[in-house]
Amino acid sequence: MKVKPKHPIERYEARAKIAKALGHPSRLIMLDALSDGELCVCELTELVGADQSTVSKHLSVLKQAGIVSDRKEGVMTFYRVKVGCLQGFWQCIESVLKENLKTQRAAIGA
Amino acid sequence: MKVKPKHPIERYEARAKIAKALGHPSRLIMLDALSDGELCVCELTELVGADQSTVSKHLSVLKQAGIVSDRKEGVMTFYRVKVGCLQGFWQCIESVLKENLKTQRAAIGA
DNA sequence: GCTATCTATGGCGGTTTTGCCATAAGGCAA
DNA sequence: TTGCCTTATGGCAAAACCGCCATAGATAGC
Repeated sequence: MKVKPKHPIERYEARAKIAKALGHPSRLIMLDALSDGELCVCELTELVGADQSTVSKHLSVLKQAGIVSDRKEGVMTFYRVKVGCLQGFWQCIESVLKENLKTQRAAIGA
Repeated sequence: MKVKPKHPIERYEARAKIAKALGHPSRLIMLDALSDGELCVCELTELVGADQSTVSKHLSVLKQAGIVSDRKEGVMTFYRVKVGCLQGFWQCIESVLKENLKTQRAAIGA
């Protein structure tokens, strides 16, 4: 029997866009910090230790994916996490990492 | 107070590698199909409609991330999902997409 | 042996991402 | 106004990603 995609391709493209936005260490560091509450760009810049323009672009990626939202207050811009499911995301990722560790250990032992 | 990453950078890099592996439509299509059980490369190639070498490389990415494992049987190689948390991952992604739709609608309405 | 099938790998262009620099835009204070 | 601070954007080069072609390796069957 022929195997076919369960959903239209556009659905997978939309999903991939979200996952791709989560696929960079600096963006994950920022999201982790933002889980405790909103932070301004200056704080996030110091957090990841990259150029301010780089951080701003990373935030733009997260915003375009709908993962964070921003709020201007005077000169500063505060970003906050917009979705509540990231906890589940972390757990999923961590469970993969844990499984990988187990596999590596088994490979060494064998 | 200075904000600092909650975990060592390597941790975020490992996490990002997983997320990045999930950041391509073809790979998501394959993972979705593989949730029903293992499939050979030839079936997955037909599924995504790309070159066989392209599919093989996509599978290599998923395998290196520890998301799938493979099993050789004669000439064929069967891939299967290695982790059980992907369902939670889908739900997280879908909740982001749903939230984005809401935001877009609100933007149009306003 | 030879041939056909299935899969993995190398290579090559084209596209996308990434990070920094420079700079522009906007707000606050003196 | 001038100056300072914060953020966003454009540009550029380096790197990574992606897709196909060609091909090599391995196995099954003749």
